[in-house]
Formats: sequence, structure tokens, C-alpha cells
Amino acid sequence: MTDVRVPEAWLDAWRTFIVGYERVSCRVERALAEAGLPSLTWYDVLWALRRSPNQALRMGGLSDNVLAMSRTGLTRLVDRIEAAGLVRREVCDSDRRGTWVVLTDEGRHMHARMWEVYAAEIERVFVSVVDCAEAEAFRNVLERMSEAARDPVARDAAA
Amino acid sequence: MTDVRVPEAWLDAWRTFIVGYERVSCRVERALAEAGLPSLTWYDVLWALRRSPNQALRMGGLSDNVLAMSRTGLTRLVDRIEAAGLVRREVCDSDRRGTWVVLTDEGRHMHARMWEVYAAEIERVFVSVVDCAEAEAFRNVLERMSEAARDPVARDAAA
DNA sequence: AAAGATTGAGAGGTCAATCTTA
DNA sequence: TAAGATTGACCTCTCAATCTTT
Repeated sequence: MTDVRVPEAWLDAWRTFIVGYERVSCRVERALAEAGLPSLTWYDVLWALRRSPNQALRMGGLSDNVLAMSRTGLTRLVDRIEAAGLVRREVCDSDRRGTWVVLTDEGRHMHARMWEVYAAEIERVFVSVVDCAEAEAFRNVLERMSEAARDPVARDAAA
Repeated sequence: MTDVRVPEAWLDAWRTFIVGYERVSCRVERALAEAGLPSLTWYDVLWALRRSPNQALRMGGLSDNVLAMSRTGLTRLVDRIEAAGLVRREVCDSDRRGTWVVLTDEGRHMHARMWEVYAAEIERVFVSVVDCAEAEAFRNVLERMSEAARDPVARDAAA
């Protein structure tokens, strides 16, 4: 169960990380659902577009922003979001292989409504229980973890 | 984009949290897959059983341990893990409505093999980049967040 | 009637193969 | 031939309905 490479103190923190993420993200999803709004997956797409130059991105660019989703999955996701009228696809003139995904007015409005709910939850589960110095230390730790997770998985590292 | 309720410093930390979790969990999944081992979902089940009194739990008890999965989803998941020979189901004598899920020897062995790989990744992305005091502060923050996320979503809070 | 668990139908995801344009 | 994006087949998860036992 234990292992010399992962001392108990770090292991406890790791478990709390996994469980904490689950609890917190489930809570946000629940709040959105109860408000009759789409899920966080949709939010990620709307957010990525909202902050882009012309509130538009090509599928590839969108894929870079929406983690935890394959390119294929993103195609299906955009299909649904487009069917809901929140984005529209446009052919890319400079490179006709590409497709632009453009945020519509409805999409902008939906993003705002979702942010209302999302922000309220972030306030409750994070801002209200963590002071500024703690938030900074938290961010700092997570940035190092992200960085350490970036490089390729080391196979036969000992060889 | 910004909101008075969520100051920029906290919002940055929140984004790093979401992205960091994704990166880190993807890396662990990748390491398991490349070692030809099952996913973290299976690990959670094996781990919960491994640490239980008789290395056995009823479906309900298992469901409490395996977050991020509905009761129904757990039934299907256990179907597959059982088909792989890592657990077996047994009727519960004291309450014949219930089902025991029992860890097999193969299951114990698989858990150990998976932990090898999992621990190596935890070491790389967490232990090696965070000191003990930081890990403790990290755990502390996440525990407060978990706690804040626990109570029911507040509807009509202002009413 | 309620609790423990499973099943059928459907939503959403992935991989490999495909289509189109560069 | 390679790159951008989509499609087909398949896998996994969820909700509502169901079956069995209390």
C-alpha cells in the first residue's frame, strides 16, 4: 500500500487532490445543471472562443484550448453546440482544409449566463475559504506539477 | 470575463487547478496504458477493496469509495473487472438483496503492478517538485475546498 | 413500500479509416 | 505525401424502469 518513493505525507496530499477535484467539479456541474445550463465542457468551448481575437478559432486551435477531449470528440461536441445555435462553422478562405468556429451572439449570452453560476461556485468553494497568499502558493504548486507532467512518459528510464 | 466575486489572483489559481489536474491525470493514464495496464478507474476499485476488512465490499460500499461514477456505472465497471478475473461477486447471506465484490489473488497482484507505475508517476509529478511543508499546505487548502463543496447547492439563496 | 442491484435505451467519448485541400 | 477535419464502429457512462428481497 505504501511505498518508499511516495512518503505518507505526500500520499495524503495526493489523495486529497484527487478527491477534492472530483467533489469541486461535481458541485459546479450540479449547479449548472440545476440552473438549466449546459455542462463545463460547453463552457470551455465558449470561453476559449470568447477570449480569442475575433471570437473565433479553427478546430485545431480550439482543440488546444479544450483539454481532456480528443480531436474527434471536439468535432462531435461542436456539432452539438452548433445545433444549439451557440457557435457556427465557417469555411476558412486562406486554407480551405480548415474550419472556423465562430461564437454567435447567443453563444456570448450563454457564456455570460454560465459564468454567473460558475463564478458563484468558485466563490463558495475557493475564494471564500482560501486567502490570497494561500491561493498563490496553491497556484505555484500546481504549476510545478503541470510542468513535471508535461514531458513524455519515461520508458526504460534506467537503461 | 472577470467578476468582482472572483478576483484575478484566485481566478488564475483556479485555472491552474483545472488544467493541472487534467495534465497530471492524463499523464498517469498514459503511463498505465503504455505499461499495458488498466485505467485509474479500475485502480480505484482494486484499491478500495484492497484496504477493506476482508478485501471485499458490497456494491453500495464500493460506490461510496469510487467517486465520479454512478451506481449504474459501477455495475458495468465491476462486470468488466470481474470478466478480467480481478474480482468475483458473491451473494450476501445476511441480506440477499446485496452482492459482495471480493478481490481475487489476481486482483491483488494487478493492484500491486498498477501501484508500481502509479507511484512512479506520483513521485515524478508531485513528490519530486514539492517539499513537505508545501504538500501539507496544498492538502490543507484542498480539504477546505472539499468541505465547502460538500453541502447542497444553494438555490434561491437570497430568498 | 423501500432498499440493493441490474438492465435497456440513449448520450457522449475514442481509435482507425476516410475525404478534401495544400 | 501530409495536414485539417469528419465519419463509422465500438466502448463506457447515465437516467429511468425493473427485479428481488426486506
